[in-house]
Amino acid sequence: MPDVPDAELLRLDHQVCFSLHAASRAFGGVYRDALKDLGLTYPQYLAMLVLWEDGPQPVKAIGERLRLDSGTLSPLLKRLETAGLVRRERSAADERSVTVQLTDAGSELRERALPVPRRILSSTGMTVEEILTLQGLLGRLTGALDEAQ
Amino acid sequence: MPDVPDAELLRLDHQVCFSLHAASRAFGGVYRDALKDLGLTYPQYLAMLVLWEDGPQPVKAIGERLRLDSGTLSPLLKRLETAGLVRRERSAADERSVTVQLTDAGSELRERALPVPRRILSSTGMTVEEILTLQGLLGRLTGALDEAQ
DNA sequence: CACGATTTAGTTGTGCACAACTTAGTGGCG
DNA sequence: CGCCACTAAGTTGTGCACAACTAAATCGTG
Repeated sequence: MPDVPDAELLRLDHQVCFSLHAASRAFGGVYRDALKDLGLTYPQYLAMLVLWEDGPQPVKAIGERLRLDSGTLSPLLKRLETAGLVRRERSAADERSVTVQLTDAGSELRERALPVPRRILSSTGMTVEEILTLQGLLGRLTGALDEAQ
Repeated sequence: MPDVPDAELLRLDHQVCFSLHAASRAFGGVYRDALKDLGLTYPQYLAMLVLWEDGPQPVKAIGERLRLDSGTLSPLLKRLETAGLVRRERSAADERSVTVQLTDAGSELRERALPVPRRILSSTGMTVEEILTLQGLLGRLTGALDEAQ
């Protein structure tokens, strides 16, 4: 991008950063609908996915998986606890750490979540190849951006 | 995606929706840094891009460009007004409408924003082709998702 | 012309994201 | 042992996103 004038880049930037921003929010909207029955928000669903997949783990580990800090996770997990989906308890081994684990209701919710992804994927109108291409690009993008910080 | 079991899809879903969510937030982080000097947040920068490009326009038009509703834009634009970057005034022709226009300070800020996109693009570590591929995929994705609502 | 439907902004309430900070616990090192 | 750096989680404050609602102006149709 050597000899493109700044003003032109400003316009392109508009397109690119806006595309990502808009896509992320559009995705959020579709998930909002799909998850309404489950009583979960999109970020809460992400946290549940991690717990369904990897079982009980400290807040710290969930934060690393989801790239979220305690300022976001603490209240989110507290809401999941209030909803009866998870239990949070201080680790005996390390009292700084709080282990998050699913309740029975939380485990059972997975059954009802199983049809969600298929519904979302069909909403995207994309082929599997496109999804994988997109995912690859996004992964590299996130890596590079985190690196650049 | 016909004969893939639901449980597998749940895992893939984890990857895809998380990728987008994470990329969007990583992008936000890089912009946060780049825009700190300008005193703008990322969404405020998007609004300024629209105003720099298209000039004075009603809140409604900005919302359509950015896919944002008045609940988000009204306070955001009020903050830009407090910062002295825009003026908001009721349209004489249609009193329901509020026209947003740049102040001198708002127009002048564009000069300082010119180097931002180049900095961001270099942070992405992507080629122009990849950026355009990504943008194309994201555009189609957003269109399909909005359609599906 | 009148009145009901629609349109445009704005407000309120909930939840997420993140910076900056606090609190409590852990572990190393002199 | 005692002190200090570090770590995990939580708290506070600001701003964004969006649903649901309100207020006011406009438009269309009888």
